[in-house]
Amino acid sequence: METQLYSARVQPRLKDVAELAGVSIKTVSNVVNGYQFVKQETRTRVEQAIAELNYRPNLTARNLRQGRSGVIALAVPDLDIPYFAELATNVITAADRHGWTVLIDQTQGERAKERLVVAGIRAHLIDGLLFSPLALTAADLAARDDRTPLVLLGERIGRERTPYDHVGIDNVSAALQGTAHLAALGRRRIAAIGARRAASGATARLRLRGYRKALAGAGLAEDPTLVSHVEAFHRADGARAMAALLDSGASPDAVFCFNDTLALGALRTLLSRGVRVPDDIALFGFDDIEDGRFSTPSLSTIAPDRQGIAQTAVDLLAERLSAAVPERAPQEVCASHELIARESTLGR
Amino acid sequence: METQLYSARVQPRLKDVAELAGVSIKTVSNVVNGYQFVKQETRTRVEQAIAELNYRPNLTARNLRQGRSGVIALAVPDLDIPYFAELATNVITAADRHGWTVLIDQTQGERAKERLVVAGIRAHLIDGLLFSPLALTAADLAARDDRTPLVLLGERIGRERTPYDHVGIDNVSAALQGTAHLAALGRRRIAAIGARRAASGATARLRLRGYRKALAGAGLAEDPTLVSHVEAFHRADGARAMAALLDSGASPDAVFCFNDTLALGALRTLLSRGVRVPDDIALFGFDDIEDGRFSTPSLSTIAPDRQGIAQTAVDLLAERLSAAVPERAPQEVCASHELIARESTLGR
DNA sequence: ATCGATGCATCCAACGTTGTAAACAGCGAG
DNA sequence: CTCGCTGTTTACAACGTTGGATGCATCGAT
Repeated sequence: METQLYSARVQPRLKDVAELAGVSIKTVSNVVNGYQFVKQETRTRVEQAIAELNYRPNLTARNLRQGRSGVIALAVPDLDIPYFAELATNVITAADRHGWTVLIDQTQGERAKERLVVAGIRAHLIDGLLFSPLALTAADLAARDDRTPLVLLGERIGRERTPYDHVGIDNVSAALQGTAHLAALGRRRIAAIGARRAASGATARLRLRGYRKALAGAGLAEDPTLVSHVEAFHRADGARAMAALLDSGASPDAVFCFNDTLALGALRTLLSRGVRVPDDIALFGFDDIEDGRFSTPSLSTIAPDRQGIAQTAVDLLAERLSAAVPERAPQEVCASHELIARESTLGR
Repeated sequence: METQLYSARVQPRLKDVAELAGVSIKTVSNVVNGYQFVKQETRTRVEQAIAELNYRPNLTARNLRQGRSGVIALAVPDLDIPYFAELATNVITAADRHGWTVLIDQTQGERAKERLVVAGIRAHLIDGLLFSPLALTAADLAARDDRTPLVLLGERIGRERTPYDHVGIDNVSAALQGTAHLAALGRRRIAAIGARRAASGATARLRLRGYRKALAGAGLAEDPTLVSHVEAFHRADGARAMAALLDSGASPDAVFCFNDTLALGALRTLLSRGVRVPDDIALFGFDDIEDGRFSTPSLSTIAPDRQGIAQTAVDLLAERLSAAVPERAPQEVCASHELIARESTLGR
């Protein structure tokens, strides 16, 4: 219980600066905020006091006063899935342009955690939410009554429009293009890795649909033994699925994987068994993560415009927050994607 | 300027709940915070009111009142470097156990941004900071006068002890082990990829030192043409460096790369030129990122105990924050690491 | 009846900031 | 000398929350 004469306070406040500079607290606030009408001499004095005390505005207090925090949250399944890590990078960059800080929530793709996020665990702490759900249902979303602006990323949830902005890509047509690319190269037994049994997994469903459409379009019969189901979209799942495909005797001559990590896992299995890629089996991925550009063979894939997605999503949030048009109808934005053919389908 | 009779407010407050439940605002607060002495009947009434209004505590106000935010920041160079993405995941998990949310700052490894972070851009908004700097100098760190508890991750900065907790691994001995592993396999012309010319790059410096020690220990002469410099630690840098090494005629029979992405880039170059790995050239990485486990050949590497690092770092912050021992001496923690030999050195 | 515990609810102040409005100084015009 | 203007500074009240002190019942023991 010792009494300290000086610096009993841990952090200096406006009040301390004001006392030292011999002005009112509001004047200091004005200086800090660059208010125009402050006499040059006063300003200098205040600035000196600020420097001397090493004053920093308390952002929490400012946020409370202003009713916003300058923080937005990005909720993704898992940061060490390269696609999401790269997306997060893009979001952080885009948010920076609006002066926002990004707080990241990992949901592990678990419905329970996703419901928490959407219900607003961070209510009042964040100004807006970018959310890329995996397991969330339309009902969960409908039950939401948090008022924080929300922009959904990735697949659409449910059939009906949700009352939220949404940024995604056309999965069906992208998957169709990828599969068609394989068919155009003369492949006839095109397998798919990445179907999901769970009710969740809109992504898998849509890409499967695109795959089927492409088969139909190429006049190829669908062979259910060529469609491999997975638990998750990790490399290990891809490796397992590929092994199962090879062992099943389905003898594919090409594989369309629902994402790049699955494809890289599959590639591992193929190469370690001495299967030549693409000569014996051509391989196609989805996402265009950096690993795929440096694998051997490099991975043909669909490249979604990640930067565009991030920028659009953040801009949509910004619009909602500016509240110029408080009740604008929810937007449905379809970002572009591009087919990138590399060695895993074309050879060298 | 229309007047709304009901719900003119955007967000209900304690006050609104209190009015609806017919109690005082503090009672509602007590219910929300699980205060023991609230009559069951009152509690139920309040809970109903909360549900009816869909009340959520304003975390900003709570933070202001309590003087802490429940948020810690993790500052890393770049999330789409797999090592940092995986580290971030571990940190988020560890922070979760303390009830903290993690806010991520990307510095791009730029000194200017790193100085901002260390100077406390987020002062008052975060309770603590975990920082993995790349370019920061000892002087920058010494100039810091922000009071937010700081734990440094990665390499130590400068020769003298800083007044901050630090969690790292023993880079020199890890690099030594890796290089020694190559020497033990009979390799004689062991190259290194990842040296840095810039003053920054403590990591590179330490790993280079370990590499040299190992050469000396194995009775191998140091050949400067075998040491390749890079701009950054990305796959592309590794690929370029490997190409340069091959073209230079230095003819290595093994390469110790200062991290896994460099190694994967190098692997790409080797395989695309028909060099057999490990038969012609053995390859060794550092970090044990997931890609390396699924490349072909899979990558021998040093696996730092990332989970341990994250947990320790968060726990150190927690100690500082609990302030039981306000001025505990700065801790220097050396996390463990493990050599994992895979196909890129052992073959199949 | 009186008293002290005990359980429960309320009142007040404070956290550090900023928007609003008002006060004040200086100065040129009437 | 007063008025009004411009520029500069200030006082005050909020933002929504919680810790602490205080008040008010109720109840069992005297």
